[in-house]
Amino acid sequence: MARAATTSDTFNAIAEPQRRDILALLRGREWPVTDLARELGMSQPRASKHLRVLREVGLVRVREAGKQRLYGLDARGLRPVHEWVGGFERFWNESFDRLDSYVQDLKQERQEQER
Amino acid sequence: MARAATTSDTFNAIAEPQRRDILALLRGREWPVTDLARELGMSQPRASKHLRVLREVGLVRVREAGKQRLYGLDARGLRPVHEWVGGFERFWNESFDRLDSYVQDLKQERQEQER
DNA sequence: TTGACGCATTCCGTTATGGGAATATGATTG
DNA sequence: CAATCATATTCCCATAACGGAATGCGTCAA
Repeated sequence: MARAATTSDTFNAIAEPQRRDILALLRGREWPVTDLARELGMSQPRASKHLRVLREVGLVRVREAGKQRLYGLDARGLRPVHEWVGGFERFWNESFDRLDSYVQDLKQERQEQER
Repeated sequence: MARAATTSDTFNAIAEPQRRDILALLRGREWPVTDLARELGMSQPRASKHLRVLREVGLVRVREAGKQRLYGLDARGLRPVHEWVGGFERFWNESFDRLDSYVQDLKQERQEQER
């Protein structure tokens, strides 16, 4: 056995910065591949490949329009992600007592080292 | 040039299912590595490696406790993720007129093929 | 000091992934 | 039909990433 099956899921799809850029762009309207690639400064094959990943996890949809293919956003797959991350909301809002004291300890150590 | 520098960021850190499991576990309390590994059914080196990634992006913190190292959650780094994904909220709540009709088209095509 | 324990790291093998260049494919136009 | 445009795919390379096994290292107890 070797690597875990990254089974390209939604989390994986949005882990790549350029794919996040694509999704953000598609919030505005549908885009044909070439235009999208130019707008984001990437080659056409590159755009197509990223779009494929996004399509496979269902975050974008395609619509044929003559010889163009218009890509549009389908954000529904992001909802579970939002919910999963949201499950930590009360933790980043917490006072983090132990964390605060931990950070204080670090600072103090550093100061002592600097002496 | 080859692969883009996945510069292990938070998105990447949570793209790995086992790391998400770890984070979820740490919501409860701090855990020493061995216990955490056993609880999640992974080997100790594996747990250590995942914990390292999480540590490097700042999602967990460590505290020395005798010969143990207690890992705890620091969820603050998840906030930007939550916000980024949240930027799509109105889209997954949308009626998706065009999307709906698109899905209808697909269904119809399929039915026609089945005939 | 010697073991034993807890954890991190290293080494190695395998697979996934992103990128480029070239090419295939499908549709439109002349 | 030929040429062209828009897009997808393939081939190949380099590297990142995960896993296992073995090992290093610090701490504590006897």
